Amino acid sequence: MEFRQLSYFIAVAETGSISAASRRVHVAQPALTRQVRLLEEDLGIRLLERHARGVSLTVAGQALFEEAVQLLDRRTQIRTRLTSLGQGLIGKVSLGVTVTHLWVPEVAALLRHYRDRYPRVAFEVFPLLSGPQLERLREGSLDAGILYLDSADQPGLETRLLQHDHLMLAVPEASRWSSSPPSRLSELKEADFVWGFRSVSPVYYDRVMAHFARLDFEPRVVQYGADNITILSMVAAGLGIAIVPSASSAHPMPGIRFLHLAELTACDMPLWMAWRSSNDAPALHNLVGLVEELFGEEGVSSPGLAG
Amino acid sequence: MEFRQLSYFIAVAETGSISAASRRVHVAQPALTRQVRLLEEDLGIRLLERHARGVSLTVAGQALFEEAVQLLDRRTQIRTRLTSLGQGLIGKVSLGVTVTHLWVPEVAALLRHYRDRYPRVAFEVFPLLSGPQLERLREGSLDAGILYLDSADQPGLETRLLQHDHLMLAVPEASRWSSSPPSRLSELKEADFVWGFRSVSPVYYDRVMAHFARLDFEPRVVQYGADNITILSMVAAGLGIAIVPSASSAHPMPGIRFLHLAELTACDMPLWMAWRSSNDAPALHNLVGLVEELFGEEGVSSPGLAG
DNA sequence: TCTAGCCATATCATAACGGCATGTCAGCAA
DNA sequence: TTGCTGACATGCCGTTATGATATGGCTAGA
Repeated sequence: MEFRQLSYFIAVAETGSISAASRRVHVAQPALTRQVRLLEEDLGIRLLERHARGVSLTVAGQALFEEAVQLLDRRTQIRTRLTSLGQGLIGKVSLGVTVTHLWVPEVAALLRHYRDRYPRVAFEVFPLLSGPQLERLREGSLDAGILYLDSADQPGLETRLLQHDHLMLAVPEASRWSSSPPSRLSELKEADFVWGFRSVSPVYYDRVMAHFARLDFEPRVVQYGADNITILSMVAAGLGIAIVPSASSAHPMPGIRFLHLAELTACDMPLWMAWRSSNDAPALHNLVGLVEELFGEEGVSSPGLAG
Repeated sequence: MEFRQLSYFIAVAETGSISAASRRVHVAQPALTRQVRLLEEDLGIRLLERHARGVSLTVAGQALFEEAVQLLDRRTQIRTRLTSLGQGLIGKVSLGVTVTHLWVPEVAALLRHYRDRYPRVAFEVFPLLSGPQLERLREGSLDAGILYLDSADQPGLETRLLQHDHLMLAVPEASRWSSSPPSRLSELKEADFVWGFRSVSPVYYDRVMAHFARLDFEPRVVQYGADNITILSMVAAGLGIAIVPSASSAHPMPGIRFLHLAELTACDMPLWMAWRSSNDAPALHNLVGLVEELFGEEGVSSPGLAG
């Protein structure tokens, strides 16, 4: 009992004639005669009553006909489903994104476009800092992540550069820093800084600290905050000024002014997309493809950029 | 997507190794490698993740695995069902039997044995006279019949002789015919006969009348009855005597005595089983086989016996 | 009676499939 | 590091399965 035999048999059953069926399935009549015969021998029961003019179904033939239709339908359903899976039209993708970058227009556009183009994919976005994203990527509980990395060369992971962030200064709108913006870091020696915990986002923290070490500048920290949102809220409340990734300025926040400083702009903060090398899920592949489409080809992994 | 590929794939999925699966399905490893690969190409999606030590399923592979198991199960179910149909172990057989012969031990044994041997066949027995049986056999609404025929040569039907009935005299136990049984028909010239309608069973009626015409005997009919049971009831009630098929005497009836007369015994009433020639349903075939087993091979269709 | 249509059979070419030998790679032990 | 082992991949060849063509037999309808 093979799929081919069943589909031939269905054609014969529906046309009531082997010859007519042979024209329908584009196979010569003797081939159908033989395949039906083989099917009968295989099942050990006569399926057709042969007449001078066409054939008719025996009771067994009728029984098989109904079953065969269902079986073939099921096969095409499975094929359709798996083909869709293969094209990434259905399935599931989980993506980690730092909260900060959810506000960045390019990233938001990526999420929106992916949802529009692949509406049947279960697309789950998790707001996660870079560290947890890395962990969950390696675990396999996350398909892809948009995050900071200390190096583009991550064992077991593929990476692609999205864009270059840098650092900015966030100051309270009602502060003197806002009315007379500093032009150099050295002017901020006496300033009160709101700072983050290293443990919360070591990748980001280490990168910033390395940059400041090169500049030989040490901020006077008066307050720590758990995450970027908290830190910015504190700045808005006038508790101090903060060094934040440029992505934070994507959407204006009331009470905060973002300032450029050459020394901060010089701090390259490459933003990456990363995913497991062994993960060849088509839905993920499509997400990567969309990234290339929206962010251009600049993102080819290049260790030089990540230093 | 072929059944073979699916079963290979299932073996691979369950063993987590192509090599192990190849031992399980008794096929060389390269064959499995290729068939899985063909399956992947056919569906357009990777099903396995190949590792140094065995393989594991991708998401698509897991999806296909569940579907494939169901699909193959369904196939074996269908095969089992149709094979059983082919062996006549399941299905449906309808058999017509004259009411009179339901009482005959040999016929009752046939029904009982068939039910015992093929308990899963829907075996329907219809009490029908010979004429209606013939009609319904030709219509196709009856698979087989146990009946009287005017000839063994029935176009479109197969026939097999079951046994030779003859005629007997049924008399009320309380009548003078019972106390002093006649030895010749001529003694019954003055007797009151209960008789049947020709229209109810022409085959039987014509046969009896032809015999009586040869004997040059014409019964004095005082009462007509619709069927054999009615006629015998009337005899039991003392309304008259009747000519009945010998089968009627199979089980004694209160108030009736069955008498042999040489002239009646000489009337050969062959009892046949008949079925449509084109009907090759295995369940019917088994019924015929059981008939041959229980009634012997004497029943080979022989026109000479039916004259 | 003859013809057209349909199913069955025989024969041959081709494609599918499996087996064997071999290649490649990763993990493990000395 | 080196060699070994186990597992998947690839190339080649013989066997089997499948389809096409030609042909025969049978039946219904003209």
